Amino acid sequence: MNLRDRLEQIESLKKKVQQISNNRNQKNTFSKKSNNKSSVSEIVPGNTIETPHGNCFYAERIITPDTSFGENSLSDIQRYFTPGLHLWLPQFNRRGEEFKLEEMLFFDTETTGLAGGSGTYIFLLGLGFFRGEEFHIRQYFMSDYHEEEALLWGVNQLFGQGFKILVTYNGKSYDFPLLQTRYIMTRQPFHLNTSHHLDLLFPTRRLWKRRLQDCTLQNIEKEVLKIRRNGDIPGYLIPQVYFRYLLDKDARPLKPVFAHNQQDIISLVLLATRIGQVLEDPLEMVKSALDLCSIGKIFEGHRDFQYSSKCYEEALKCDLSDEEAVETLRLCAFAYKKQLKWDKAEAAWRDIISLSRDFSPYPYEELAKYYEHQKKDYGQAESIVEEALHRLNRENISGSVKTEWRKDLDHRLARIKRKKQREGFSCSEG
DNA sequence: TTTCGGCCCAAAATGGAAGT
DNA sequence: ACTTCCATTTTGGGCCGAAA
Repeated sequence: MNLRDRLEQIESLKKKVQQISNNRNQKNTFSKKSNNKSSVSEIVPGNTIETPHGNCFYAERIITPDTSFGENSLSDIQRYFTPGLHLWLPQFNRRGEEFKLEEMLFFDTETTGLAGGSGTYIFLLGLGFFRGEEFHIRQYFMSDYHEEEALLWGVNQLFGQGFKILVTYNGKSYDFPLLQTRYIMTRQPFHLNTSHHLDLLFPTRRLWKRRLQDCTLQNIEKEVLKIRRNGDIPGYLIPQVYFRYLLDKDARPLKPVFAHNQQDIISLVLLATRIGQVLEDPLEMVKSALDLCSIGKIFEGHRDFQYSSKCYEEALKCDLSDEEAVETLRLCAFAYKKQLKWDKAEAAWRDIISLSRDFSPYPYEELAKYYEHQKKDYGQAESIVEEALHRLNRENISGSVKTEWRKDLDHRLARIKRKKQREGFSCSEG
């Protein structure tokens, strides 16, 4: 989109907002409550602090950590966060670092758009942190563009308090770079000095993407954390609500925006807890076969093939469709092969052959490699490749793939036959 | 001893998805 | 729309055993 298009878009947005505002005013002339406008401090409890750049308002909510949300309470994080954390932050264990709960900072913003770059402002900056027996949610709010410097100055006071881990959802790509940009644009120092940034989006994807089609925080809340939002405002409406506030200064429609941001922060805590829980004891905690496969893959990435094969075995105990079972067996066989557990791998490959609806050369090739290179049983290698070729010829497979597969299998068969023949010679000679 | 083919792992390219 | 990061796929190099 070029600059002209963009300016036109902004112009038309302005008109729309003006229209909405006019409609409201018209309606309000018929209503007695008409001119009741609320300021932000009236709709959410909080404080105003003085800064060198003017006043800065923040809302504050304090929750006792044993308040429960869905299946967990905030204090559960103490027990579950640390184990399994090294899987995402490898430095954690290597350095032997231990983190205190109070050194974690949960962070989420509401902004004037998704575009990023220097034109997007953070108008609501929510932070969650533990202090003694309390969990604080503090939301810094900017009620007009000129208050940005004050907001950033105020937030810096909190940032300077020695937090070590920043916890976000997609914050690595969105919130954090945006925040940095705002400090640059206002020429202020940036006092947040967390040595680690844990972006929960990525562990979340790896753990649940197989089972859930999308990993938006909302969907994860619903499907994993089992929490329901009441009267939540969808994210895409948030900038519009703020733009209207800038014009009419009625803070009441912002109330759900503050609530949305609070809930996001609470969800960060709960999600970090849940991630810790499922990684600590997947075999007990996790009942879904797809999720167990996901966890197996995570341990595979850390070269723990013994544990990953345990996850896959557990998954195979679940009620699976043939296709799902084949996929799981495939993963499982790979883990066995890595452990040199050839007997188990062989059994898994054979199970794949008997369960598969459609032909795939994969299990045959694996078996052939095993017979040729491990067992040195060329006769068995030969017959498995011949079986594959036989099935390939019978089944209905599109041309280009079929010829590709046949080429590979023929090549393999020819080599095995050569080896077998030579072996025969040396036997008869010896 | 050298060369070649097969296998596996690591680095590099590609694609997709999340935030308001 | 925009950016960034990670996962997946593809490509290339090294290692090993077999053959000359």
